[in-house]
Amino acid sequence: MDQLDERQRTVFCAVVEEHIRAAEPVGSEHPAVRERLGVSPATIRNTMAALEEMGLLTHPHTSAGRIPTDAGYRLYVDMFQEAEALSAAERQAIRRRLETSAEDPSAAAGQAARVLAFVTQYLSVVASPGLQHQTFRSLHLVPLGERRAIAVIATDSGGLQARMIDLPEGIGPDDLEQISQAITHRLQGCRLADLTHERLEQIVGEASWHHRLLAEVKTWLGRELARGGHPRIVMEGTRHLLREPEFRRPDAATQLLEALEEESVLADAMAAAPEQGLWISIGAENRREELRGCSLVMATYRAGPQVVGTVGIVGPTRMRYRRALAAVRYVADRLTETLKAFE
Amino acid sequence: MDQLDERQRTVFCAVVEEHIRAAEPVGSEHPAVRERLGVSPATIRNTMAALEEMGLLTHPHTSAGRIPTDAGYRLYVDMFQEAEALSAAERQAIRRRLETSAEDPSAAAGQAARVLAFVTQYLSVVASPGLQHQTFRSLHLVPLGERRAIAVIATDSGGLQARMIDLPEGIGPDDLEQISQAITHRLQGCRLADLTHERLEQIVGEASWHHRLLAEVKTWLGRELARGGHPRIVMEGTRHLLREPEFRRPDAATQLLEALEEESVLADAMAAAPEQGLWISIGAENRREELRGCSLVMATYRAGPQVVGTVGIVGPTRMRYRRALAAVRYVADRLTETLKAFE
DNA sequence: GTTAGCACTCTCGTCTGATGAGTGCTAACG
DNA sequence: CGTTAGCACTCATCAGACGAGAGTGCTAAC
Repeated sequence: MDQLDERQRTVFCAVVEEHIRAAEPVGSEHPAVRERLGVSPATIRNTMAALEEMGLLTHPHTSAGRIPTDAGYRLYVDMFQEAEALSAAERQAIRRRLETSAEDPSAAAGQAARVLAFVTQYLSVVASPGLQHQTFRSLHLVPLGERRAIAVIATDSGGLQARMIDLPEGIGPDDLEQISQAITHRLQGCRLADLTHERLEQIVGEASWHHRLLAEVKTWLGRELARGGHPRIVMEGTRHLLREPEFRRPDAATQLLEALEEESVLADAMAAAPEQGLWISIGAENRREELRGCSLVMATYRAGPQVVGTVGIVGPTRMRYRRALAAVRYVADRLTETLKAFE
Repeated sequence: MDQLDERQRTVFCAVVEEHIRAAEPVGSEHPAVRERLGVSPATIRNTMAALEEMGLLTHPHTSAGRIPTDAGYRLYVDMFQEAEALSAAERQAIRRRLETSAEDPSAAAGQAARVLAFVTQYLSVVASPGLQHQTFRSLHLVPLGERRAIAVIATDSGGLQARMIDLPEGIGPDDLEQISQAITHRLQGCRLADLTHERLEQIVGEASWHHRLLAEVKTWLGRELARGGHPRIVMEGTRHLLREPEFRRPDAATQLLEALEEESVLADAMAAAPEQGLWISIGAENRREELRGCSLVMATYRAGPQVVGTVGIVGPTRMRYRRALAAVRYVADRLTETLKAFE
């Protein structure tokens, strides 16, 4: 869209930014637009008409100002990939909030969602694909009383999954130790996604240990993986959505919330994200119809080389994209940094 | 409030139930009211006026029907402690959803919230007080590579908390084993709430093991406890709130959501609950002003003899109390049953 | 190419009156 | 004396009218 001349660009940006700021159609007489150029409203009107012709702006009705179309926003974000800078205080708030994640990666998603909602004032979403995308590191069976044990799976990205299991009769601590080591040995380095039930059967089953116990561990692993299949999604900051003028109409809000609370919608939408870098989906660009009224800004985060999750925000198409970009990128980067410890 | 005579009772109940059903003021000519008595609207009007006198009903405006006051709802729920029965299908859905919790108590809260929101069609809340209210059972340090270990705390109610810790140089598996046993031995049976930082210092500190490691374990325990202090709250089903007519006014919804997303509000409100049994808080009865427009129905659940959490729902004061009671009680009971395994 | 002028369009807030639901009061009734 | 019919009254709600204001597009002059 470089076919915009100098003036068109200026007018276009002024309209987008003013509309993002004020949430209202921007007229040709609007100071924000006029200030940037030395020309009269009439001239601006001509330019606006041209921009509308190109499909970048539109009219809610005859006598209203212009608002950007989805295509307009798209052009805008493509023009301004360089994001707005976060203030030092904001950066610090984010870092502080995520520090604790280093100690407890399982809480990282929640923390990230919280701080992102706070900084952006939009609804934030963090999807952590659970075990699915992680690499098996070790299994430990720790005896706990006579007939019970704690089983812990550790993954390379610092993930831990603990649960209790019942023991068949006649299994001693030594047996547990032996089984732990054997399973650890056989599964180490295995991507958990590759551990189908059959595979598990094959790898583990060929040994002839105490069968009942093995069966129990096996079903657990299987179930844990099944659950890891659809990522756990944490949402935070629903309240911010309701404050946006575009969602003040009660059923607009209801519809959106219903969509968001159904996990598959967000999961779908986020599945379209590339593995690397920032990713923006504006209005009609969204796969799921329910999200056509909003925009998503997303980024993946990694533990070492492995992508382990997605952070992002959901807001109206009239979103403060530059700020959102900055915040999402910063949070994703810090998360990645934090999880480096477990590389 | 037994000073209600037969007719007053009938009219009162009819008004409450009809209003709960239809969400609109109930007039004296309303079939639902008239059907229950053989009398004319004029007579009902007199009765209604009397009930209004007593503070049980009120008028939105002169020419509107009657709606119950908070006091009216209170009387109503007190009269009908016997809850509506859940359908077999509903009971089964709840049981099924909670079965998996037996294997993974940490996911129990989430599951319970989900199923409760689904069954009641209100917003549901589950607060699991975390470690705070549980009893220490054992600590295990499992070596993981050279300089790292997994630390797992187990509690009597089946709770597990796992995290990774860095090891100081020169600590072998035997040391870890020894330290685990020593700490387990000293803290066993201790209510975690009683483990203040000083106490921890005192109990653990008197021994002369490897200091750096101990320090690490200690700060972890301390931090974990501090976090356990304010319970983790899971909310599910925000969408249901927006569907209620009383929250269709955009800022009513916004205000309520803002309150609910601030954890302290719910935590406060729930702190007023008794340890045992069902508990209902209607409108103005709520401690926190932000919740004056809604009602809560709550119940605690236990792991063995120990109360470990609260489940409940939030809805308009015009709530289907009898149904809500049944659902909340059933979920709490099933949760308690499920967690019995860890007694 | 730019701008002033102007007629035109359309939304929005306010006002109006009509409608209708539901009341409280009074007087008659069994 | 409790119950009921009748009736005047109140008040929210809704549709339609109206004016104000915002912003447009067009035209003609600069």
